[in-house]
Amino acid sequence: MARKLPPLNALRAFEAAARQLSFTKAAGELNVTQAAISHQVKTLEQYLGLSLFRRLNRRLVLTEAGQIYLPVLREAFDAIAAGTQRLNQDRSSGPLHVSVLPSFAAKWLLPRMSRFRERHPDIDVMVSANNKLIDFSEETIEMGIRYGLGGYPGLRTDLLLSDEVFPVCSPKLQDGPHPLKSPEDLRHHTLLHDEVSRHDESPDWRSWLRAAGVEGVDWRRGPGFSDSSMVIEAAAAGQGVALGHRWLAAADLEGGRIVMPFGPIVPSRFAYYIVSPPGLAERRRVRLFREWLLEEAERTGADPVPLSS
Amino acid sequence: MARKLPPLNALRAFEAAARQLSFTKAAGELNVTQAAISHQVKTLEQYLGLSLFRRLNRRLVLTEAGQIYLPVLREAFDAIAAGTQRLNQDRSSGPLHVSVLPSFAAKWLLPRMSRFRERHPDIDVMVSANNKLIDFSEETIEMGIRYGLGGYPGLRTDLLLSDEVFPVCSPKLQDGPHPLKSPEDLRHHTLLHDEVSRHDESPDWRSWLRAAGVEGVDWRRGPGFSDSSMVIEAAAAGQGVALGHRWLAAADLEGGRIVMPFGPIVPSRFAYYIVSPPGLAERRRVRLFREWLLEEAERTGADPVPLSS
DNA sequence: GATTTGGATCAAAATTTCTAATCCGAAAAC
DNA sequence: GTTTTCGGATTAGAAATTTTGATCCAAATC
Repeated sequence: MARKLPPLNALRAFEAAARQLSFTKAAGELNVTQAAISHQVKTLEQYLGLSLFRRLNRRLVLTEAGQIYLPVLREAFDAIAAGTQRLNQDRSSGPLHVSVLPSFAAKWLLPRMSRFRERHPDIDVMVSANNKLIDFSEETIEMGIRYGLGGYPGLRTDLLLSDEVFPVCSPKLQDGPHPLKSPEDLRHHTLLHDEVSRHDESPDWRSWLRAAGVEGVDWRRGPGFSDSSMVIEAAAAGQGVALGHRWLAAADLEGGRIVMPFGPIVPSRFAYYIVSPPGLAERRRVRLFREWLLEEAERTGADPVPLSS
Repeated sequence: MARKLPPLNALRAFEAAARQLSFTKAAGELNVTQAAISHQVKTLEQYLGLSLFRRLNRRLVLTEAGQIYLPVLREAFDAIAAGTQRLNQDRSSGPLHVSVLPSFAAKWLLPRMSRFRERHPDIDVMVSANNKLIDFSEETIEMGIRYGLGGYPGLRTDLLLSDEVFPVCSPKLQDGPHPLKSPEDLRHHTLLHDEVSRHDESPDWRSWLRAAGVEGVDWRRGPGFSDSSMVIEAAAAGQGVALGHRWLAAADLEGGRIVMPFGPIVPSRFAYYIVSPPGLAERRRVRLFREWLLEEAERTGADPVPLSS
């Protein structure tokens, strides 16, 4: 019953090496070093109790055993690869499903989507905006944009945009009865908070005030909003001063609905990351959307944040 | 070109779990815990971006994807298992090749071989006696008996016999002009050494004298022999006192050619181990020979060491 | 004859994998 | 209708495997 298999990773290493007749090339193919392949092959030979390669001067030759083994493994691995592809066939019929934070969707992604549609009219994108962390295995989601510290285990991750935070308010408030000219003026104003990221290290007024070296302002004062884009809206409506996230505030800054009364602009350790399950990351439409996102990020990443005079 | 495969060990875990429809049983089959299977399957699902099982109350059901995947993997793994078996087919035609230390072959194994031949007349055994460490991948050797500390990486290892050492000499010497009645009497006699195991921790006169609490005897004195059985021969010939290894000395003790003049019998950390490449260990003839060896060891392990007089 | 190429080797580092303990919910048993 | 049992999930830490980086070596190339 118990079918006993040789170490599988060693098999993969051997298969690559045998196909290429080169440990170095196999190492390249598997993104490891030549030493790793050498070890794996040795392990396999030890396990089997026979040698698979004849190591010549500067050339590898398969032993008889190696010649028998290679096609077996190649076919088996090919079958696995093909079967794996097939798993996702059905899913690729519908639209490309992307999960994004509502705030980021509203302020950054959606305004740009028309450009993607122009470039790839054949790819329908469905954007799911919600605040909960996606469980890829449960849903039909193929890709997500997350705001966090990176390092999502088991997922392919690409840095999309790094973030910065700074105060924003409506122009009216800036020039109102309590003019906002320097950080200390904040004590006369209401602070607007976002409650989304209850994460310890996510940027908030406290961390900004500390970084700005401002004392005497109670960072706890003021109302909170469940969504970061609502904080911006509240600021635009003159309800107080919000801590603007660069990419969420950018459009409204440009449109003059809000201004940055003063700095400093504090870099955030949080950033936007593109994530997807490794097995889906290389599908055409996932790849194309990712590439487009990265291009857009590059393009807009150059714009400076305008400091209101 | 670069065919991208899911994590292979996770595939194996899934395949077992899917076949058994139980993580716990799969864990049993692969000799790991249920938690390990749970992790592996989760990793795979995360990688693929879909779920393979529906976890019900007390029952697992394959999802559609799982149902597609299972036969693919089962066939692939079966093919690998079959191909692996085929590798060694040709080798199984000749005699069973066993590599053994010359001393152990002469004093323990060969005297017993006739019993194996009786039990399995169809299996021809070829015993290669030599002192060098076997490289299984280079030779046609399928099995070896090693004397050492165990823990041979990459090899299946079974403890055959643990060892003990004690002084032995010819009866004539014991009763000669300088009678051997207690360890201190050794100072009047020539010590016989074996040079085989130059290993730091292998038992020698120094370690025996220390364990016996004997002072004032220079353990360095006396001639050395390249093979442990030669040391016994030299002792039998009255050339001095040898440090006898239990299993090498046993037959000659019984035959009265040598005697143990006094103790103590010092256990050795060294022992005899049966080793073979994991891929060969389960072949019929290898298994049968191993089982026979272990039986013989059990049978003779009971005999006490006879203390002379 | 210097240089390059490709594999082997070693110890150390990094990563993966596994375990042990515990939780949880539902079904089975009492 | 409790109580027990069963099977999977989860967590942090331990253990094992895998990989690397540096270096060696022999032969081929220039």
